[in-house]
Order: sequence, then C-alpha cells, then structure tokens
Amino acid sequence: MSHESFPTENPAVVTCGLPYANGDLHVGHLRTYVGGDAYARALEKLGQATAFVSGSDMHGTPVAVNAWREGVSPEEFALRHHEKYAETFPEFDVEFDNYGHTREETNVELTQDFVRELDDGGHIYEKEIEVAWDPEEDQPLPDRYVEGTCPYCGEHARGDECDEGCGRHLEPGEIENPTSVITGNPAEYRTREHEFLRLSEFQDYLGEFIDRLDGTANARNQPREWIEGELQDWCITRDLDWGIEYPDEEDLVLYVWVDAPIEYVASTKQYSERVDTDGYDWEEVWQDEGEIVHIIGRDIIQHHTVFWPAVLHGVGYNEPRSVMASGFVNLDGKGFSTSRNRAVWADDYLDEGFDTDLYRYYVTTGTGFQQDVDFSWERFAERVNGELVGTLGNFCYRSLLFAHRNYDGTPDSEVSAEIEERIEDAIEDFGDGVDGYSVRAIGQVPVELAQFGNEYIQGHEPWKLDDPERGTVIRDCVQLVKAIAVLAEPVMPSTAERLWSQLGESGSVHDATLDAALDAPSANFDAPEELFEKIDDDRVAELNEELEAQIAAASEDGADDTADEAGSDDAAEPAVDLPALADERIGFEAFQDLDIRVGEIELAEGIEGADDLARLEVDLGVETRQVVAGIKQLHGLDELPGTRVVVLANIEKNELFGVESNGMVLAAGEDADLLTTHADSVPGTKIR
RNA sequence: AGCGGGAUAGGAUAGCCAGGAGAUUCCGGCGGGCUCAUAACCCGCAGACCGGUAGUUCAAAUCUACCUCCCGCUACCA
Repeated sequence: MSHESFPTENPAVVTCGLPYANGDLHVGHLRTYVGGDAYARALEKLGQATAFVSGSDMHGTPVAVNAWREGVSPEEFALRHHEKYAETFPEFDVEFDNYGHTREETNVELTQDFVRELDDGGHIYEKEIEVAWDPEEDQPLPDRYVEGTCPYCGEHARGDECDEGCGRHLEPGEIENPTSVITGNPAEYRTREHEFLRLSEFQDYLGEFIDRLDGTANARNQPREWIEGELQDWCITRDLDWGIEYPDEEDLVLYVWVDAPIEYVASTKQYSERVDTDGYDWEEVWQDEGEIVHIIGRDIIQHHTVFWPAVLHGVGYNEPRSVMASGFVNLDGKGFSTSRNRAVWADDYLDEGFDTDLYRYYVTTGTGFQQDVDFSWERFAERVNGELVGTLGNFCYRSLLFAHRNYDGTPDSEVSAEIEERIEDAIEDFGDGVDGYSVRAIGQVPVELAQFGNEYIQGHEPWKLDDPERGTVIRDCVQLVKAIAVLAEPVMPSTAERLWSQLGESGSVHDATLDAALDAPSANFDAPEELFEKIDDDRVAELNEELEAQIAAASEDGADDTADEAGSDDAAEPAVDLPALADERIGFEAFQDLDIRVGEIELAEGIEGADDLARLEVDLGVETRQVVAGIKQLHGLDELPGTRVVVLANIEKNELFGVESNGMVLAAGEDADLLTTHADSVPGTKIR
C-alpha cells in the first residue's frame, strides 16, 4: 500500500455514496452502507479520529421526471425519500455522524464556491451543444425527458440510453422520433450554451493520482481506460429547473454529479459545526492533511476516480486516499429487479423481525467487498445457524453461563499467556483487515476467535476439572468473550452491545478501543442470554414462499422486466410502463417471409454448462427439429414433452454451447411464457 | 468492440498485488468423542491436480500471452 498504516495522526473521513432520492432501499443497496459503517467503526476501534458521513442525492432528471409523474414538486418528492433513508439507515445500525442532503444550504453554498473557484482557476469554459427541446411548451428536455426509437436496434428507448433494447448509450440528437416524456410532443434539437470542465487538463495529475490510490482493485483499475486514454471535457450544466443554480446563470443548473460528491464535504462540515472544530475539523481533513475514504457501489467508480478527484484538485483540496467499490448483491443468483419487485426490501427484512446484525454479518463476510455476493434465505439461515448460533453465540453463552453458575462472574485468576497471545493475534488480523480495506476480514475475526474458544474449552473440559485449574480455563474463556465483544463491534454492533452488558461492563462497547480486548473482565455478572436464535427450515420455506408470492403479484400487475443493478447507489428505478407499440409498419410480404409453425415438444433436456438453455426436439409435422431455447430454469423440463408450441422454422441456424439450434420457439417476456395453440392444430400447421 | 472484475472439492468461498512444503474456511457426506452449551461443540476421514492452452522460473492457484464463459463499466442516467 502506498500510505501509512491506520491509525494515523490525521483525522479520517469515511463517506458512503449518496443514495439517490428516488425509491425504496433494498438489502442490495444496504450492502455498501453496512460496509461503510463497519469500516468507519473499525477505524474508530483503532483509535483513528473518524467522521462517517453521507447524505441523499436530491437533484437530477430522474427525480424531476418521477415527481412530475406523481404530480408533486421535485422538492417534496426527494425530501420524502430522504426522510425515509435517514430513518432506515439507523435501523440497520448504519450510524452516520452526519446525514444531510444535497439541497441543504451548506451544500448549495459550498458547491457554488467550488464552481467559482474552478472558474477563477480557468478550469471552466462555455461551449454550444445540441439539446432536445419541446417547441410547443418552449421547454428544454434533458436526458430522460426524451424518449423515442433506438437508431441501432429499433426498440423504444430513453433519450440517454436504449433501456429496453440493445442497452447502448445514446448521445443527444441520436435518438429517432424524439418525443417529450412530459407532453408527448415531438421534440426538436436546439443549440444551447453549456459549461464544461477542462478535464483533459487533469490527465497527468489523474495518472499520478490513480497510482497512489488505495482501496479495492476494481476502483484502481477500471478508470485506467479513461485516464490513460484521452479524457473528454465534462459538461457540468443542464437545462433544468431542478438543481443547484450555476452561479450567475439563471437558466442553467449544475449537473448532479457536480454537487453530489461535494455533499461529502458539506456533510463533514455540518458534523464539524455540530461538534465544534475542537472535536473534528472538516477543513483539516478536506484541505490540509486527512484520510479520505470513499465507499461506493462499483457502478460509480469513474465518478469517484476521475471527475471527483479532478474537481478536488482543481479547487486545491486533498485527494482521496482510497476508494472501496462494493460488488452487487444478487438474489438467488440473479440481479435484483425493483420493477419486478424481485427484491428483499429493507422494510421487509425488518418486518420479519431479524436482528440487523444477521444481515450485516452475512453481507460483509460472504465474499470480498468488491465481489458480488448472493443473497438467499437458505444461505442466510445456513450461515446464521452455523457461524453465529453454533460458533459465536454458543461459545459466548456456554462460557458466560459456566462462569456465572460457578463463580458468579469472572474467576479470580490470571489470563494464560496462550490466550493473551491469541487475542493479540486477533487484534493484528483486525488491523490488517483495516489496512487491507477488507471488511470481510474484520468481520471474520470475532467468529474465528469464537471458533478457537470452542476448541479451547472442549480441549480443556473444565466441567471435569476442579479449581484452580477449572477457574483458569473459565477465566480464559471469559477473556475471549470480552475480546469477541470488542472485535465484533464494527460488523455486529448490537450483538457486541448485548455481550458487553452480559459481561457486566460499564460504558459502551462502541467507545471501547482495541486494548479493551485485553483488559480484565468485570468480576461479577448475571446469567447470560442466548445471543442468536436459529432459523429453522420451515421458516426458510415460509420466507421463500413470501418472496415468490411477492414477485408473482408484481408480474401480474404487468410490470416490465427492467432489471436494475443491486448494490448501486441509485435507489429504485421508476416502474416503467410497457414499451410503446412500434410505429414503423411492415408489409404483409415481410410477414409472409416468416415460416411459423405449430410444433410439439418431444424431448426436453438441459444443456450442461448453460444456466437456462435447454435442448428441445420439436415435431414440426414434416420433420423433427432440434431447437435450443432459453427456458431451462423457467419451466419444468419434464413437463414439456407433449406441449404444443409455436416455432419460427426458417430462422437461420445458430449454435449455442456447441448445440445446433434449428428454429426458434416463441415465448413471451423475460419469464419465457411459451406460446401454444388454443384448439388442436396438428404439428406442422402454418401460422398465418 | 474496448476496459475492469470473476472462474478454486457436490455447493459456497479464501489465498493471487509482495511465486515456494501434496491449497483456507463454511455447508453437505462418512466415522468417532463430549455432555458445560440453542441436538449446540470438539476430533478424524473422503473430496479440487486451482476455467483452457502456451510461456517465464529451480519452483506458478499466484507472474506473462492468447482463448472460453459469467458479471459490470464505457463519459449530457443517477
């Protein structure tokens, strides 16, 4: 690593990517915040002065569009989500020192200061660009205010991205038949003056910066393509009412990605003002010497490793020490989809009554931070039952119970050297976890210690011993429990707190630093309680049924199948309506070119190595064809033979996973709802 | 298409940056033990030649090149 180990003399600031005030939070989003919270707590355990801040991202086109759709003001719309987020995070023990939002005065002022400073430094220039316009309403239509037809694939698309078809990014002016989302009027393109940041000037600086940057590998490497290639200047204004005004320009607002990261600074400033600069000095961290750690979803790496450091450098601020970019959370192996309601929502998790530490532990220790992690109730129960109930909970409970019954607390004896060393090793592992930006490693430390404790108590069998030998063993075990409480605090704060009070300790485990792990435990404590409850198989089945029912209900509502990424900072996508019917008409001749036949499935088997491909043999009357279809996971393959289907017979042959596909089985939607016939047309019948 | 991340026992994961003893841990399987503990815990056994190919090296899961497959990013979406 290119920086000094933690703790350093400087204050640190840990930030979490701003959630976009546009939807509800699910357990995928929460991963980044739990990781950030755990990391900030771990720094504090090391004795590092740390501020942990974030805030809601209130501006931008999606908020404006969705507010308009709901018929409320953007302010009201965004604030509602902001308040919900501010309430939800603490419920998952994500305790920001300050959680603000980008619309607050502190951020507005600071943002305008930044922009003036950049302008004074000659980093900004004006340039004319093409912008979509609604001529009837005389209103600009940035970004998502426009929809039309994708010039590449012909699908219905948003102005900025072909979201339903090929997924390509679209430049302004590229989309065909542009119309206004607001009025449905045809849109035209006009020339407008916009402000640009001379990003290209920062190329050399950024090249050095990226080599110094710590954090996860993806954050260091992904921006290289840009930084080591050719940087384009960055348009930092929008024609929009909703946003922070560009200084001295009435009809331009700043692009959200300018004011959003400045909220990191603004939020720190608010914290600083609240605790007084003696407690924490925001200017020291951001402008002088400080450890800036950004924790984000991996979908916004470029913003934090290219745009943002350039802005900071441009105004003469500190640069980030590290960027930790988290992987996504998948649900049973597939991405969350908010529009299909294929998600475990934050509120639903809480309503099930599970301790938030279970989720926190699961999501931080399941894989490395930058790797995607799969969420399933089975796996959740498995890890809770094995690692938390069986290993950690059990060791603490049996130790404290034994100690309480026989000694009314901690036996009067010295800790053995072996145990002291083992705890010192654990503390070292913990520190390595912090320096290595691995919340996973941090979270594993207490469980590994408990595992060691179980081996230790089992190996010494204190229930067969008499004092003083018995007392020594139990004394050691109690010490281990105390160390576990301290070391578990970052990832499992509420569990640590419960343990702390079971140990009869005074004060808060949240304020304890690592050396407390070796301090003598209190002489007396009450009978402990079990830390975690097992989740039985019936409960898992119930949870899965609820989830399936929830997804099924959503698909009946006709929601589309836009899958959005989990774990990203952006909150829920708006529920988009079904794509509009195609405008472009085709002739009857074009239809006649399609040879569509009734077929009957004779055989269906999965293709090895493919997740959802199945090899089918389909009787088309005149001959039997081999067809590969992406339906393996969506249908019981055993039930398919005998099913009448509709087959496009003259599609060109294709080879998938080494299996030739000679025809195409027609199906509806993402769930591959197979088309069949209503009466009893025989195989081979032509569809016309 | 380019770039980034990933591919490790039946399943899930660590190790890779700083190459080195027949590769970590969890679940599952098999066989023991214990009874303080939430039928929890402990010990032992079986099981992977670390996606493929070719290199570098005394030595490669780890470094290099190419290839295959998954996921993501690609700048006026946040």
